Amino acid sequence: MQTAPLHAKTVPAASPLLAGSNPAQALLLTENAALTNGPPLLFQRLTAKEREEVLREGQKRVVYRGKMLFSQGTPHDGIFLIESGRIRVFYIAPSGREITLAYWNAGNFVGGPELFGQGQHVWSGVAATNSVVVHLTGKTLRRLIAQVPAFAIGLIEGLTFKGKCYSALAQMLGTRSVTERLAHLLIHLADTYGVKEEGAIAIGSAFTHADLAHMVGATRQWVTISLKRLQEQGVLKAEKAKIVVYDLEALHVMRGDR
Amino acid sequence: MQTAPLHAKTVPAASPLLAGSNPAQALLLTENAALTNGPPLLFQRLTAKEREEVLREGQKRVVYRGKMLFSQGTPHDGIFLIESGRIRVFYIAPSGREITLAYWNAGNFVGGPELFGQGQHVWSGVAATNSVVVHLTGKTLRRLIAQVPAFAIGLIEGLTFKGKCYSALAQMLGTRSVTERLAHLLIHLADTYGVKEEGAIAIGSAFTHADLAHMVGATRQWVTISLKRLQEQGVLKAEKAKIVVYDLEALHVMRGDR
DNA sequence: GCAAAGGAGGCAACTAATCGACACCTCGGC
DNA sequence: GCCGAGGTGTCGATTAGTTGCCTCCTTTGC
Repeated sequence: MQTAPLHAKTVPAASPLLAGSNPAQALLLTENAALTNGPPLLFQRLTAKEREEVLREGQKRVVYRGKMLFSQGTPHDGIFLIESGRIRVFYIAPSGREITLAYWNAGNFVGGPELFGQGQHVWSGVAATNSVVVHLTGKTLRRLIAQVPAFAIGLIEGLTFKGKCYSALAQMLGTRSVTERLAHLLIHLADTYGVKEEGAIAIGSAFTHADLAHMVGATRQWVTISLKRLQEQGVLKAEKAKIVVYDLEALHVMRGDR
Repeated sequence: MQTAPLHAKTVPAASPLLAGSNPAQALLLTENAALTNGPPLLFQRLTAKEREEVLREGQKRVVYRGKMLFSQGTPHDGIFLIESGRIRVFYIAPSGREITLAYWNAGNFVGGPELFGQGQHVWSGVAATNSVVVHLTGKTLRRLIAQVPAFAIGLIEGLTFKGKCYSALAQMLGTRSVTERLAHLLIHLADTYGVKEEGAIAIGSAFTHADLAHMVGATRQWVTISLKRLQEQGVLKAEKAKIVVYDLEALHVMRGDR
């Protein structure tokens, strides 16, 4: 629960929320079809005036990379709109095993699982990069829903989208082997962050093996072994903080869609 | 997609939706805390007049046990309100592996993943018991949301609840072993459907081993073996169509919460 | 410059879980 | 009565994935 002080010296990049850019909403173990079909971001449904109104109602908060925004088991009230940055939402089981539900980007909201306060967080949120969020309490949310109809619609679509993401994640975890899931994730990363590089695709991700493991629901070691195996097969090459995919087709075959 | 003809002779029990009963909303691999904390059913938020209005807008459909309500890959439009009965929502991977997302009871809605039409079903729905559903198209939904505010709130809460269910399922599948998941499910079944019986709890479920396997994301054989193992340990006794739990505490230990 | 921390990578032992196959049992229909 | 379908019990082979531990390499901070 250590959030960074607001008087900090270095301030993250300015609000893309008001600018209205539309990057991918989230990153998780799922075909990106579900993501590209996502609804417009919550804020894009609003007029400039409405946006200002919403932002005015909330309390701005800066969260530095690695700091917790909210923690599993603590009481919650309302949601956090992500103004800039990226929040990783994850769950830790009693056994210590951890699963990343998703990385949510600017324009979406995190918190929950309830909208209107009461209850405890059943997962945690940590800043994956320096981020700025706007906290809207349950009480404020109720008022905004009544006052700004477009905000209500945006919330409904956001919730529908989250439902899609989580059910897709459950589908993956319930029916695919770890190997298939890793292939899946690599394809997704290549599609989303890949840069073409003379026949190959370079994923310049900042993800560690442990990060990848948490996304596919496996151990760090297994990811290391699998990546090594793929490297031996000539499918890809893992360099530090960079994965170069040579044979995307092979990954598709591993995933089961030829 | 074989729905039963409306002129069928045997008609399922009459609508508990209008009666306003409140059974568990759903059955799935999750601690029942998430379920008991669920919001009031969609219809309980409405006045009798509003209920009638909603029911009038939709098209009633009878689905017999084992018949598909909707199928993965087919285009969809709107949602199905469950008036009576129980619908199993499941996903089949290309490999043939199947995972049950949830059994939804009367009072909830299924379909999706989108509310307002467009797109394809990414999962299937089959009647677990003879059921009556009301189909509301995307167009109708939009109109109802605008006309009946309580309906909009009910939808939001329903969506939030589904999000909770699916994320909890992902948490389970991502961090627990099959054994732990089975223990979890058994505890949940005992809590929900269990009948006290001289120190033991009898679960008179109609679930086959395959049904249980689909819920925990495992194979039928593994469930058979695990149940046998538990029986040898004296934790429970599996009779046909009935499981008697002697040592609930042991299941809690297996699950990891002492 | 050094020390500490965290990540990458490797490896051996182990077990949880799958896969495929088959035999059996029970129930309902003809 | 026989037959077929669907559910259960079991076996052996195989693999997928975990656990625990250890080394090396970077990065960062002092």
